[in-house]
Amino acid sequence: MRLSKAFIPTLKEVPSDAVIPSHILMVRSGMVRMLSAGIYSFLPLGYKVIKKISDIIREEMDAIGGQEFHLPALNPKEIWEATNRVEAFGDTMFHVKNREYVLAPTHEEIMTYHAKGVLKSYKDLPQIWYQIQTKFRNEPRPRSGVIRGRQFLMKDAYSFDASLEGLDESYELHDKAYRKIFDRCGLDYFVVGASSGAMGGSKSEEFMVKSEAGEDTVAYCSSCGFAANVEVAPSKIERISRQNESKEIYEISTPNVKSIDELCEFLKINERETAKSRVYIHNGQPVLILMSGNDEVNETKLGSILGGEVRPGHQEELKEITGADAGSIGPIGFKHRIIADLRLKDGNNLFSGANKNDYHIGGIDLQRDVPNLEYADLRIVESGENCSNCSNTIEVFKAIELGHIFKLGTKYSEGLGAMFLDENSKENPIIMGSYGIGVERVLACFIEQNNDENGIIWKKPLSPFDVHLIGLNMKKEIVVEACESIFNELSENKFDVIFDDRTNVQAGFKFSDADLLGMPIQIIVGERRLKENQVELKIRATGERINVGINELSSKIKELLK
RNA sequence: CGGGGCGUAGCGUAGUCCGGUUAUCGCGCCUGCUUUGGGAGCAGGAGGUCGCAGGUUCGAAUCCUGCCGCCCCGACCA
Repeated sequence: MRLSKAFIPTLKEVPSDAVIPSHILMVRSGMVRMLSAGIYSFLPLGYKVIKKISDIIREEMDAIGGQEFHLPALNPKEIWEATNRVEAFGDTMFHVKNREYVLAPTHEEIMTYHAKGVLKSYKDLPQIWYQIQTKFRNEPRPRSGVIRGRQFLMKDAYSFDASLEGLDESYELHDKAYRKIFDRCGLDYFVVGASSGAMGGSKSEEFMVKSEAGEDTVAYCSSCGFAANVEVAPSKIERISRQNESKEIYEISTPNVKSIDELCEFLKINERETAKSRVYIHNGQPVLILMSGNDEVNETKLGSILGGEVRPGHQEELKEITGADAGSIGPIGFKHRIIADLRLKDGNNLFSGANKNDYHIGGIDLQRDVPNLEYADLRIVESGENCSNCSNTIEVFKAIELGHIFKLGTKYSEGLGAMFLDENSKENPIIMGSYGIGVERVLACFIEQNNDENGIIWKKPLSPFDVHLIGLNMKKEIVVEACESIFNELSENKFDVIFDDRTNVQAGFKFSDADLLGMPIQIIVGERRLKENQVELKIRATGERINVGINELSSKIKELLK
């Protein structure tokens, strides 16, 4: 491809509405343009990468026996009502105004519809069906460029099995295929396992990539691979130490001391000597939660321990319940249920609020002074503490979900009546699995992980071109001739070359564009080197420059692109 | 949906508080000449419903009302 004829509108300046690196670079490199919030057009360069990702996905899906479908995005609403998902999706589903159609946000229903009455016998199973197509979701807040859009490309696959064992096998196949796909794409990812509970099946795994732009926060241990959403990640932190002697309880005047930090400063004590109080309302009843120092309450953990409805108490409620405002609340004299985080287990000589504004209490012994105290793991896990699985250090960071595999069970087959006959002529609902990959997210995540201040840094598998050929001064006959012959030779050797043959652009401009577009190898053709029958190779990733004789170019490039 | 910010040429922006010549600047674009290994120089030129609608005023990018769009934080997220 000649750059002089290509539609690759690069931008020198950062577009005002892009914030994260992948979004900025995708726009600057001319891969995408926004049409409306969360709706992007893929320009030729961007679409080229999308096709490469899709091809990798296709190859790996086909390798596990997947069969590709092409399904309508426009669906009769009726089908979605059969599984009650029009209501479940609510405003997230796009509705067509002048006919009873919806725009498909995913395709469980449609695949199941096609399975119904056709996959009739256990002999017809298993099946793996997939598609790579556009989905529509009316996201309330699209963000981060292509990462959360109202219209996006998704590979979704569905497995159909006759038994739970069969489902396990299909699931394992996808698990392996997904690892191959993300490995081949060159992504640094990790897998978060979770038990999805309700739906008959149990297991589910999310394939994630660390990123500041992520919408989930996860705890990850690089030494054992343990990963969990921070909402459920167990805390295995060392308990505070119990001192030999418990002091008596005593009240301290602490004017204007509210936060734990202020308390520590005021009393010249360590944060581990304090117990922070948080009041929650559980099914209408107050519950006091005690945390060590500044540890944060994990409300998801709290919710699953308590069950029912849990919310933080309002300011006015706190005063009414405890007699004090937030900042002066404590366990001594609190008349309702109290649960302390495990880190505080059996602690003594602790400081906490006195349930009287501007007063704290010291010398608290949880064993002695707080009868009926319950303990639970309630902390939000923090970076640097021990992994609950292997005791090495855990890291907490934000991450983007790239793919999700899970065992669906029979929800959709039952809803739509997709039944098969087993060996005993007994009718059963087909057991399904569902497996998704956000195709644009693969692209965005790759760029998030592979860029520098100058632009994108492609690796061979996803790179839109293998080589960026730069003719420095295209008004010099010698440069033009050399470039043309290199371009031809590389093309004949099946390298995909983008050739900057522009005559009206300065050298510096070409270099910057090449770095921005980020092909793995740049071939720089200038008069200087040509006189010695050489050209310069620049490795985008390292910035390394190598002078190579023109006759050994192809073999050198072959070697570098391995 | 709550909070914050923004909307001026293809892109990035000044001007808006405090209304007043022909709406600022840079990049990009067009023409010519020069230049050619890290985003060139000179000269000339094209390009605008100042988001939209209504209002106030002799006069509105600027003030008022309503609407639309975009970004960020939060809520939400199969």
